[in-house]
Amino acid sequence: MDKPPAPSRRITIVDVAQHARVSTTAVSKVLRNAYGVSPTMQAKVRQAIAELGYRPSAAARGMRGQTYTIGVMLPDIRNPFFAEILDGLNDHLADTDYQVLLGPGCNGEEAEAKVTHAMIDRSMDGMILIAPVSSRAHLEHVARTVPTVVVGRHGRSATYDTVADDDFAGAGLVVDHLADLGHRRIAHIEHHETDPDRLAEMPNAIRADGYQHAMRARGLAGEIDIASTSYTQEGGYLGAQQLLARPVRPTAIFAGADIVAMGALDAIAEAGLRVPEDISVAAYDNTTFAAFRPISLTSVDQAGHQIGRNAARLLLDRIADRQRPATQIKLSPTLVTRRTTAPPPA
Amino acid sequence: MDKPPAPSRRITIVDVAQHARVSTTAVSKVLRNAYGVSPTMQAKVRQAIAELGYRPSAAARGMRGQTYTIGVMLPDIRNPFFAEILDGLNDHLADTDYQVLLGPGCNGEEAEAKVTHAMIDRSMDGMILIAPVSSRAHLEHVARTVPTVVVGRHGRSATYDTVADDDFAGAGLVVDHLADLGHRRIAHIEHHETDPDRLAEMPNAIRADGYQHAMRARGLAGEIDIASTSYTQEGGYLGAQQLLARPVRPTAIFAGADIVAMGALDAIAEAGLRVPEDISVAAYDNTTFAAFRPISLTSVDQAGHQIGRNAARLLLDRIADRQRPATQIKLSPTLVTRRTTAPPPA
DNA sequence: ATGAAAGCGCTAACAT
DNA sequence: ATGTTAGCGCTTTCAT
Repeated sequence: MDKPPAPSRRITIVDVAQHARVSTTAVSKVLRNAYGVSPTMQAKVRQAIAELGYRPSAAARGMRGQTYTIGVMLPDIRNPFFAEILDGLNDHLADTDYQVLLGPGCNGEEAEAKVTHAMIDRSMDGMILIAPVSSRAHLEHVARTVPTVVVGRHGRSATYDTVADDDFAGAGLVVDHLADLGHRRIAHIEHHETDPDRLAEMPNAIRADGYQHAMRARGLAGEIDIASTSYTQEGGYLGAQQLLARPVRPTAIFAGADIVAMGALDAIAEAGLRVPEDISVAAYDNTTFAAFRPISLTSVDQAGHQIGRNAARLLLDRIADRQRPATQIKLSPTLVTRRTTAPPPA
Repeated sequence: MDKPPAPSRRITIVDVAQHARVSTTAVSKVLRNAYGVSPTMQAKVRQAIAELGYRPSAAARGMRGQTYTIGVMLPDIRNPFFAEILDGLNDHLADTDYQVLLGPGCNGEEAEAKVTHAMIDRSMDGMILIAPVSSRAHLEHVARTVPTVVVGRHGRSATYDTVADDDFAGAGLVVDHLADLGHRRIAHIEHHETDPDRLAEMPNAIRADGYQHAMRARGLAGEIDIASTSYTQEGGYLGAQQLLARPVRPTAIFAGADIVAMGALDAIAEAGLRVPEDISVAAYDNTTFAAFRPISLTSVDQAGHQIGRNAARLLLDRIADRQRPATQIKLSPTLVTRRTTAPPPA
């Protein structure tokens, strides 16, 4: 029952095999829950593993089989929304032999390429790419090399599965909510996009589409007003400044992301206006801070947890069968109304 | 100049050696910038690598040498403060051959053990543990196995290096600021701790110590008042409720972390009090949301970026020389005053 | 300075 | 059901 005497050399499968008086194959099979081991052997091997405190080397396993490691790439570790997705992932993966490792936050195609390559070099068994901005070609390349699930990006592919939130519908929720309150001049701050792939696939572009579609559906086509900046605090600040300078000022602003709303609130306060009395603000993501009392931001909640769970499930399915046809899952967002939205000034 | 024709088989060092008409040893040496390769050979090999698009397999490298991978364990991916540290890390590591991979957020000793083991199994060349709660014994065990730097936890060890913020001084900054404003009844919400190791080493415990020390130094020993809950939003809510129920209410609350302040603001608002007119609130971490206009929280800023850079530097030093004596680095925090602190009501 | 060859710890054919 | 053995792609002696 005492610990093995300070083993400077790591315990290997050979040690376990000798200790259990069986072959290394037997140990390997037990490790992988593979077919063809008697209960007796199972027991012997498991006991030897426990007694010696053996842990398989992922590097060695990776040379021949799997590494039991799943790589997750996410663009911005600061966005708490991604943490929700990770929780969902881990929920599903906790009971499996797989271990999740995250790439450090990426911004831009170059950084994404570096991380995806690094993960491929490290023989990840599967990869989950969250809201990647890389070209489709790169995504397909990655997915051809290793089982891949792309999260938070629309557009179907034959080589990878996708899980995304219905951003089009989410934008509609915001417009409907504001229009129901009586707003007509509802403006939008979007993340500027020119790349055709991304215009068709990135959530920011879909949200802008959804905004316009919903405005038209409410008979507000003439009121459509978009400030095109970026999904950053500064983007929100500049975007709101632009909108407030219009001849006829909007009575409500739909910011494409919560962080954008933070910048917009700055600009609105500087302009001497009150929220929501003078102007309403709604956003997207329902990040943790949206719920903080001083902020109390009306925001679209993406089912982050569910997104993560589904991504994990799809990935394990694909690892099991790489030929399986690609699946697209689209989840429905909900609107959380708080204190930044109210009827327009009389 | 055309791409190699869709290599289903990954390019190996052998392919490169043949293409360059040299030995695999030569290629390996070039890869590792090892001693004993002529410039001619360098050039030939590098060209072959580029032409074939060769990338070394980390798994295979890990069997004999290094994996060029550094594992980072952090407790809570939602805390933006940790993102600062990561940025600092990446700054220093970007120019090296090392790749950072993060463990998923950990909470509690068990999860930390799982992640640290997973990283050891994956032959990480080094590990950075951010604010770990594990026992010293476990930390020492990890550090004996692989070069390790512990960040955000006090207490010196002979086996691992540490980088921490001076939490004792940081707490003093808060108390001094509030006392300078004229406050006397300055209360503190701490994260409850009983484990002796952690009482001596964890930032939350040191902050509570620093608070008491500073109060005494200002002649406010009699005003010391601590609510012992946890570093969570709920902990802040409950802690503030306790403090507001005192016979003599505090005029200022020092929350041990920004997230704690968010909960405290809830309780204060529910009690019908205004911040900062009726009661001041200051906190610790200067997380991103502390700066958001509706929040504008006075908070202690830890030099997260610098912490990260230093941790990376120490780790590379230790990887280069595992016998080097352990180093402790302590950085100085600063106070960022915003709109949640003001003189006490008259 | 260069190369041949022996492993690293595992998995997977292939026996038995 | 169990064991033997040949690699996986590198790094590292050790010759030359």
